Amino acid sequence: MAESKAPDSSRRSDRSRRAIHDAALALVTEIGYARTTIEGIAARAGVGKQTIYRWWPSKAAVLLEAFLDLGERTAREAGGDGAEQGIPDTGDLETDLKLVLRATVDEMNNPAYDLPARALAAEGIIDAELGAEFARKLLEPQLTLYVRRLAAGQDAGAVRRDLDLRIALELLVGPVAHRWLLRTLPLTHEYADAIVEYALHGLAPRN
Amino acid sequence: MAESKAPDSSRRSDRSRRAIHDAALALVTEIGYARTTIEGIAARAGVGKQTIYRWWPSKAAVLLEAFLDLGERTAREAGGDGAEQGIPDTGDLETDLKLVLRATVDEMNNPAYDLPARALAAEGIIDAELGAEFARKLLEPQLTLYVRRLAAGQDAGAVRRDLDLRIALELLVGPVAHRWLLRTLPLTHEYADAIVEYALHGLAPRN
Amino acid sequence: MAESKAPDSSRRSDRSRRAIHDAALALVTEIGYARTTIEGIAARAGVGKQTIYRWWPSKAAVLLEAFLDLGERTAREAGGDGAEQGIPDTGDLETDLKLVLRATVDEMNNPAYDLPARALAAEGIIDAELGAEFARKLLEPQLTLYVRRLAAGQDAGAVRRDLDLRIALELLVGPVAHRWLLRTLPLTHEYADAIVEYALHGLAPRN
Amino acid sequence: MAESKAPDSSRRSDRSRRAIHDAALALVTEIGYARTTIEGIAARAGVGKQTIYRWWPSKAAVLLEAFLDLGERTAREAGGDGAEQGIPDTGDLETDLKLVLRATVDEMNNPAYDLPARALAAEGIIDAELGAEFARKLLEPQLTLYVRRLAAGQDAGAVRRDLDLRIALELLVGPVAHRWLLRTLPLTHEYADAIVEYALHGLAPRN
DNA sequence: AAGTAACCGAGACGGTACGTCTCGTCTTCTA
DNA sequence: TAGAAGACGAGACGTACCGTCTCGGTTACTT
Repeated sequence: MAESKAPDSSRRSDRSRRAIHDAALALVTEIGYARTTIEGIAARAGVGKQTIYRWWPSKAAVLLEAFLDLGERTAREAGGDGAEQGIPDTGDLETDLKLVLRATVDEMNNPAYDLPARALAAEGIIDAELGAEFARKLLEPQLTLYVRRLAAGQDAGAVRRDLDLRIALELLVGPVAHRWLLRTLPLTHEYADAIVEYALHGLAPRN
Repeated sequence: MAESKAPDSSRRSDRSRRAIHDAALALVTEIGYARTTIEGIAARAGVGKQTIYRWWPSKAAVLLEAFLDLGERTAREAGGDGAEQGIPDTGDLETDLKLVLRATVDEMNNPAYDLPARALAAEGIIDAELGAEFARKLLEPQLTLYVRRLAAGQDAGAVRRDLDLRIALELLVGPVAHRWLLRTLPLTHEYADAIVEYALHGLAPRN
Repeated sequence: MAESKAPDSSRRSDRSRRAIHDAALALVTEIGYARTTIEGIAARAGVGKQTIYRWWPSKAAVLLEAFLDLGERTAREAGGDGAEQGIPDTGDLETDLKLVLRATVDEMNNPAYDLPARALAAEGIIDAELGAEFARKLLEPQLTLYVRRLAAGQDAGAVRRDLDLRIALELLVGPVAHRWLLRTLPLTHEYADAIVEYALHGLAPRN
Repeated sequence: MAESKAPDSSRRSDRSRRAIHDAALALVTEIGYARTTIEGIAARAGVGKQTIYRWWPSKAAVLLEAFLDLGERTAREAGGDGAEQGIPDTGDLETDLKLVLRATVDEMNNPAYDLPARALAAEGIIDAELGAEFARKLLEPQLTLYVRRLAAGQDAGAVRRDLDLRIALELLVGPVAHRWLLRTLPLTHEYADAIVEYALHGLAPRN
């Protein structure tokens, strides 16, 4: 078996963990992911390199955790009382979807979110293992919210009953991700609106 | 002024260029993009490092060219007589789109295509400059074919006239790219078919 | 004034001290002084690192103490009744000196003595402070015995009266140490004998 | 066999080699051998670390070469016309030996010589391989000069014919090395003189 | 046919960062 | 409160590549 010994996480320094998170995010936004090094993170955080290597397997893993932590902190501040974070249900599916897709577009246009997210997406595209973790921890929770809202739409008669909602949601999210990641054309609110309309009503004319 | 001198491309060795292409593709598929180094490519190609640095600005640029070259070679073999490569037009838009999307899915499931393409996509996601080149040389030519076929669809009455076809196409391509890059669920022919159907007819019921 | 606190030596664990001695000597003979680390000694002794840092200032200091302790234990076993350890005086100076020099040669050829002693000598050569301690605790007691025996030789008419005995003894000990430390040629009984003879009677012919 | 490939010494940079020599000697005299690191030498010499690791197996090897080079340069300056460097032969053995031993004492009291020499001696005492190299390149050439001068002394009737000169020389050199390395008492010209006198005429009275 | 330019394979160079190891300090828990 | 355990900030280790450079050797154009 020869486990090369696991560190005792109960003795872990919270101070260091947070400093490492902050340093990682700051460096990625300031100088970019490629030029961000583990040595640089350690130096910026005022921490020994070994403290990073002890708790994380890679630069990407550090950034992923830091990014998740940032997301939680942001959500806590926004949600205020810790309210349930989800897609609103006003009864009007089209409006609700446009709202969340516009919010997503705004996030993608905010460097503090965009840069780390791109870096993680890119790394996950190459490294299947990290990709799986990225999907599990970041993507799936988001996508589940879409499934839930679309299911409510089915109950309200706004969505066809014979649809696979896991596929349906990708009609909304896929195009936005495509423009975000591949930068073919600008990501705007108008684009978000168009995607919702096209997806809901289809490309073929209604006979 | 100090132009740092441009090499004379008329005296360039084709033999070396090809060997570098082959080495780059082979290494990326064998050991992955991250562990592929310029030194490694040079060694594998039996070439001096300077020969790579003379003609390409980066590892990614080498791979991009190698990948484009591979695509051309493959197309030439497939196309046989050098026929125009595009989306077929049998008059049935749904069938034609399913055909090409299934073909795309097959490519994504072929490691010889998947691995270099992922690497280039990932690099382009982080590096905007390379991303632009990637989009221009690889993506746009493909997407233009979709626009063309959809326009024909409009003429045939199979596609609504009020659509922005640049956006419409992303309803088809975006979801497939999403599954490919983020590996949320498997990319299958059934999935390709479903995307075409959902996109053409929309998620909302036809009352 | 802030003495950085002295540990209370009355509460010191004898068990740990001895375990540390043993571990230090064992590691030095097994893997060599350079690759012996304080962490390694602590682990081998089943002791916390701080227990070493609390009581000793350096790796060399640990080894010096361990080595002195070893010497005492060995002497106690050899001497049996705790008799005075010194150079014998049979009346025949040459024979007596050959005896002790041969014994010294034997020690130098015994790895359990040679390896730690070399390490300490080497460290003392570079670090003057440790060198002084090494000389005071290990060397001087030995050299004093020579002075005493040579003085007896003077009384017996076997040694010139006008000699500085501190220098005289170095004629005997210096060459042996030279061969031991610098490994120019093998250290043998014959060599020890020759040194005694040459030193006593000189290199120049007796006219 | 799998030699892991030897670098091409014909392409070696003399500039770097010299800069490394100088940096090594400077650091050893300024901050001591123990605190001199390969990284420090590289930085001081304005050289990449790999350039050191490419050509030398260890810190000690760098210093040994630097020290030998220093010796040659010094000798070339002193010798002027590149004359044979050796022990003078005025016909008076005692005077000649005192002269060279005094010169040796002077060297040992000169930090620029003393510090690197101590470091090399110490390292060689622990590491047999380096010790052998140290002896071969530095010690033996010196000792050979003594053998030669003593042999001339035999011819002149100043040295007994039945002596092993390799042993005889150690009666002169051993005591000086002893005081130098172990720092028991100060190394002075008077001491050098005494050693020559005692060694030549012996400790026992001439009856 | 000789001269000359520049590309080529090769690899040494000054560097940066890697991931590991050990240092000496500090903190926590146990006896 | 000494001691076992081990996390911590620090920094050197030896390795791997980076991108630049210099070195013959070999083409392929001049003259």
